[in-house]
Amino acid sequence: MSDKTSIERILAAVRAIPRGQVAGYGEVARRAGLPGRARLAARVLSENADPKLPWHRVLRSDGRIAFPEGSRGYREQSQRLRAEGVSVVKGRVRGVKAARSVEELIWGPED
DNA sequence: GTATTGACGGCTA
DNA sequence: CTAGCCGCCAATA
Repeated sequence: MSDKTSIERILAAVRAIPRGQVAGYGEVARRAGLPGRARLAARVLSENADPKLPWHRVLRSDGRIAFPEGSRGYREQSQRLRAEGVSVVKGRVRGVKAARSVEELIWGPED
């Protein structure tokens, strides 16, 4: 079993995502100090039961919803995102694509 | 012990 | 734009 600290870090990284903002699984894992653990982040979210956790702000690096179109989670996530002012079309987020790196999230896609 | 799977990611064609 | 391929880690069969 993975150390709970890793789980905690991932959850913390997810909670750190500002409202109306999104991030990729790999990005979350990276911020949690666990580079390359994108799948772990996904697993954590799949197992999480915290209603206070903004899991809906986590998508794929492509800015796409991780669930298949038409799925329960798919609708749930897209709806929640829209509720935050995020434009979601065909399971894809428009405008607020997931930042590839923390620098890009802070400084923006400049340079 | 190996094989398979998954809320992944990046590169190449 | 999509499709294919490979690398990645952890859980499960």
